[in-house]
Amino acid sequence: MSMQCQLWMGSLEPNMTESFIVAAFHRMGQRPLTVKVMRNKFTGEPAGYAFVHFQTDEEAIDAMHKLNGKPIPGTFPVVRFRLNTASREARANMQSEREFSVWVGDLSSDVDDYSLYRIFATKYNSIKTAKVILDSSGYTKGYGFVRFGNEEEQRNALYAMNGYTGLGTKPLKICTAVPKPKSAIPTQNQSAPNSSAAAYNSGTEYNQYYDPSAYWQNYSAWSGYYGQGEQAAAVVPTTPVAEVAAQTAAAAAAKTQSDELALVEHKKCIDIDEMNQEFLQPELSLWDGLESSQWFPNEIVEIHC
DNA sequence: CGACGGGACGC
DNA sequence: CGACGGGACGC
Repeated sequence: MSMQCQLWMGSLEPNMTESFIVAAFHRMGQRPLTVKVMRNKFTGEPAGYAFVHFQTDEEAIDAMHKLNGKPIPGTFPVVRFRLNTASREARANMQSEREFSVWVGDLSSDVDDYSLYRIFATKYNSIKTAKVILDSSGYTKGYGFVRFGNEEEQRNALYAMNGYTGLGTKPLKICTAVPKPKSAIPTQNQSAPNSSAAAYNSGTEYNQYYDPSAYWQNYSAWSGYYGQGEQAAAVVPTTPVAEVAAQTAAAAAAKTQSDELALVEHKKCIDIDEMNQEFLQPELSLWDGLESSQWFPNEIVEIHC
């Protein structure tokens, strides 16, 4: 994923200057090179987002996973880092680059983007990003998405990481994920940006804060991640998976039909236990079996156009 | 005709 | 259980 060493940063308030944002990253232990706050082309008003440049893609990705969802230092009421990969090229290539992602459920409240990322990164080197979905108050919704660079790792993670223990307090639940459409339907209830922006003009400038602290250095202390996560990652539960040997040509036909109908059903997970009761056979890879038999359960067939 | 792949500044 | 707030490229 080439992303030109930069992140997109949203949820900016009009009084957040470039120097304030740089300082906020510094206080969180990150070293962005530059920040460019984008402005409305015509009015010159801050557009509410910025591009944050780093020396390398790795630094940018690292900062994204470590800071996304965390409070921005110096904001009150709290505003949280809202970070994403960004680049002209990435946007241009979005359509051509297929994305292979899994939905991860049963995340306990202590799981953040970074710990989720690290757990998967120990096993899957094509991993691109990991994201825990938070509500408006910054609390986890208990699920997230992990994106891979190739289908093999995505499929492998579907069963290898299902039921995984060692991240948070609950066994992970893994399902196929349908990538969110890049350009969603434009919201029709777009309120006038000026009115909301004016409400923030309270005279408070977020620009005088610069207090490099050991925030990130303490991450391991408060996250309880280091050590425990790495150790657990090495112990991959050998969940028995179903052998799928006796599938029919009719099922393969059903897959093709589903493709053509472009049905998308992303709310169902593979139920390994149920499958195991049907096909009792440990040791064999579910997906290898599925692939060789050309059979796919309808629930997990999805289409990428 | 027919939908790829080239191209990439530096603040 | 659950499916990514929305906002995305200036000069």
